[in-house]
Amino acid sequence: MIIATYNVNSINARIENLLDWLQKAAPDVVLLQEIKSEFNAFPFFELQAAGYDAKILGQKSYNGVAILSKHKLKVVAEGLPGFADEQARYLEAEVEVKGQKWRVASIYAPNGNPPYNNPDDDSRYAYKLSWFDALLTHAKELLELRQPIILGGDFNVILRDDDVYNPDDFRKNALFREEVKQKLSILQNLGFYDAFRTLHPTKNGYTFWEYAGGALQNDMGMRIDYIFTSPYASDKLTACVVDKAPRLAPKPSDHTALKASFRE
DNA sequence: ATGACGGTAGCATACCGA
Repeated sequence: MIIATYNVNSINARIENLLDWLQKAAPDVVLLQEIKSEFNAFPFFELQAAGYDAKILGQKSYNGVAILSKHKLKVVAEGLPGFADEQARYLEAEVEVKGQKWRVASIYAPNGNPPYNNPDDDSRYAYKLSWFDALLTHAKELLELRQPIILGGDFNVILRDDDVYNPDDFRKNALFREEVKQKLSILQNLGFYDAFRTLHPTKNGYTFWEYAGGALQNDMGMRIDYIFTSPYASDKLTACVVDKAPRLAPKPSDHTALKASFRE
């Protein structure tokens, strides 16, 4: 079974790119971020025709997360439990595959950098930290389910120096500050594996390249999309790879897809 | 320090992104 995560940067702008990739990669479950769509504008019909049921937590213009599945899918949480959030950043569902129930969450963590026109405004950074605190609280509760759990998505965190092309330029960036890296360290200390890094201790795993400045051609990217696996899921993990195909295809998102394979 | 580029809202330009 393949579970993938992909920040599509607008599902309606990306629908052809997405459908092409779904056909080639044939993932069983896809966690989508930045769909930038409300329910009424979401392309349910096209995805259904491609074999995927879709559940979404939509929002106009910004954010928005979705889960696609070839298997039976049931939403269990819209938004992080216990955290009042106006922004659509968390959707959790239960997927049943060959009698095994999996918990999967599509996660779009806040960016946290200040707006360009107000560089001293730290409110977005504070929001990011509190958002992660709520995620950690919930992750701890999820472990009590003793089920395979997948927390996947765009975490907007660069974990290590070799996860970005020019680490020294990012020391003060909200994606790379020690406090946010620590949030993901805590998640890992709870027992969630960074699937890609666990299987590839030193490999380049960039998942994002800016549109501008030839970033993709020069491989000036960063690893900010992750699949975290709970112990019961880690036991079944067999592979985790960055799939660059959708980033290389026409009209790409600035992110690419990350795929993990599991024994069923 | 800024903008490179791209998406959305909505119709000119502002905001967001990482």
